[in-house]
Amino acid sequence: MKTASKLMQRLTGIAKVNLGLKRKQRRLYYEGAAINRAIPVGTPVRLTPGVTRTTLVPDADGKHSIIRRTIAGKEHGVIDIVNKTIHSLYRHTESVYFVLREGLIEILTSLTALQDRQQWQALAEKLKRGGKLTIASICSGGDILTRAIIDGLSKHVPAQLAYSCEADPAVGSMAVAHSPVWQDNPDAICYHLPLQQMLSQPLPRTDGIVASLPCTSLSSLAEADRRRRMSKARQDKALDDSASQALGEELPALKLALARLAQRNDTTVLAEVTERLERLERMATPNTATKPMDEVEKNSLFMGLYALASQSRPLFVVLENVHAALNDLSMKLLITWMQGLGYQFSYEVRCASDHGAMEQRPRLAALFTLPPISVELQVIPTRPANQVPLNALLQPVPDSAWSDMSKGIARGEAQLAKGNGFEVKQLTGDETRIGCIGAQYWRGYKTCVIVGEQGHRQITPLERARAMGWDEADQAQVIATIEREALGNRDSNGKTRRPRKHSRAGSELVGNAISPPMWRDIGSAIGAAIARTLATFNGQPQLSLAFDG
DNA sequence: CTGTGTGGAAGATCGAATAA
DNA sequence: TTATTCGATCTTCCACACAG
Repeated sequence: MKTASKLMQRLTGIAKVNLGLKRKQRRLYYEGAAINRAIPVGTPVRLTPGVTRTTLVPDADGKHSIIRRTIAGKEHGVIDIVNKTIHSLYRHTESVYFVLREGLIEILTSLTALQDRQQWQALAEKLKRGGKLTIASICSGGDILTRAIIDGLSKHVPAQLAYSCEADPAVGSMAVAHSPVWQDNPDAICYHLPLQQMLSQPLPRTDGIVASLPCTSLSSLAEADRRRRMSKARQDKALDDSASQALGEELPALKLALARLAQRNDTTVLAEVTERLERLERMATPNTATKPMDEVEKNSLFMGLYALASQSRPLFVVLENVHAALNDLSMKLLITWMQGLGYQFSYEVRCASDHGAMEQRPRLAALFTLPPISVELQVIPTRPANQVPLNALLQPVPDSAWSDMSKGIARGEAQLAKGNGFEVKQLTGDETRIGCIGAQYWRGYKTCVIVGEQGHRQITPLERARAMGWDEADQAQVIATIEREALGNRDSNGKTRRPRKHSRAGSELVGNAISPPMWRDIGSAIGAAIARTLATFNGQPQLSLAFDG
């Protein structure tokens, strides 16, 4: 009967209202003439609170009333409620809907907000039962990054790896064999599949995603940009602009397609949208022929990550990349779409040397978090500069490792003078900061070498790893790689690769990897933010709240 | 047991900023 | 110009302690 009478109450208005703070508590505030049409000004009302539905109905004994307010001779109603009950119900809710009916005002929470709240409660209960925060690792290669993040998180909230997606079986199985994140958690799954294919599988929901999308294409984008600037090729820029404009016009359509994708989990839509995006990207980047990585593949990864995030709705997504990624169209779109899902975006470009390591190559840390977690990467404190010189990290090498590289160095310097190359870093061993550039960049014009009495030699993979701040367990992966490479192996197509010089193989692994100290600090900041929010839920788990310094 | 003072919580009010 | 939102302050209510 009650339902029937409620249906009879004519709808007079709906308003989405953001919930602010007052006296450090959630404020349920709404004001306007629309209230008069539902319940007349001055009427005493009864408040019935509820997570999903709070109601206000006229009641002579009600504790509240529709507050009278007159502005410019016009009178309208005000609802302003701030108390403990409202705070505990809505502390994690960003906004509510005021549904105004004749004789009844309903305050409803959005479905997404309810789902988020449910997710937090489930997490709080899981941790209370001894469970851990689950993390998915996407394209993280040797899982050095994942391990660093999980270690950082674990300072505040216990965390573990749930699954990893690494398309290259050789890299993936090496991580499984040697990375402690796998030893700590033997139940984790390693998918040797491209991200797009993996999405068609039933995937476990995770609380966080750590992704290190391949940066080769983005690096070359930055390099191409630099060359264009130097050669003053204005045509390219004009093309860029027209493509950006075209992209802007297509954006709504692409968004719609993605919304459909999220609803139906439809892989054909993904393909369709990806194809479209890829075409636009081609227009924006005139010299695609020089790019080592297929644009379709790269875009699919960004789209795939978005699709994964919209399905799984993790509390956070951490992205590691080169700083040029911020200028990449796929990245810009990803940021827009993630914000559309309700994520907050924060980024910071830092060197590991800001966190006590020797490595000083700048890296981009991009972070998406779901409110109420908020992490500003900029405010993560730095650590004192590294004082240990390179000499202290060097390992004994056979005499054969030394050679005369002066020719290559001269060629490099000539290239640099022309504005084409990179600086050849000649190290003495006294340096406390170096940039560990990967060996594959060695084309006679960019790398770093040690200059000694016996001539020159490249930094060994193990030395690079130490300079990066890898610990013993991480270093074991380098050794394993060297052994694997020295024996020869099969690539992802099953073709046998020729054994490579061991310095090359390991240097590739380390030079392109990350420096753990910086990412541990980032993980720790995220963990602290999660712990703070968890502590506000019922059952108050015993978690550390202090920021790790 | 009752009256009274008191501090904190929370409701009511209002000016001003902001967005449309 | 007008409606809406935000921040601050004023006012009221209530639980509690304590004296008579």
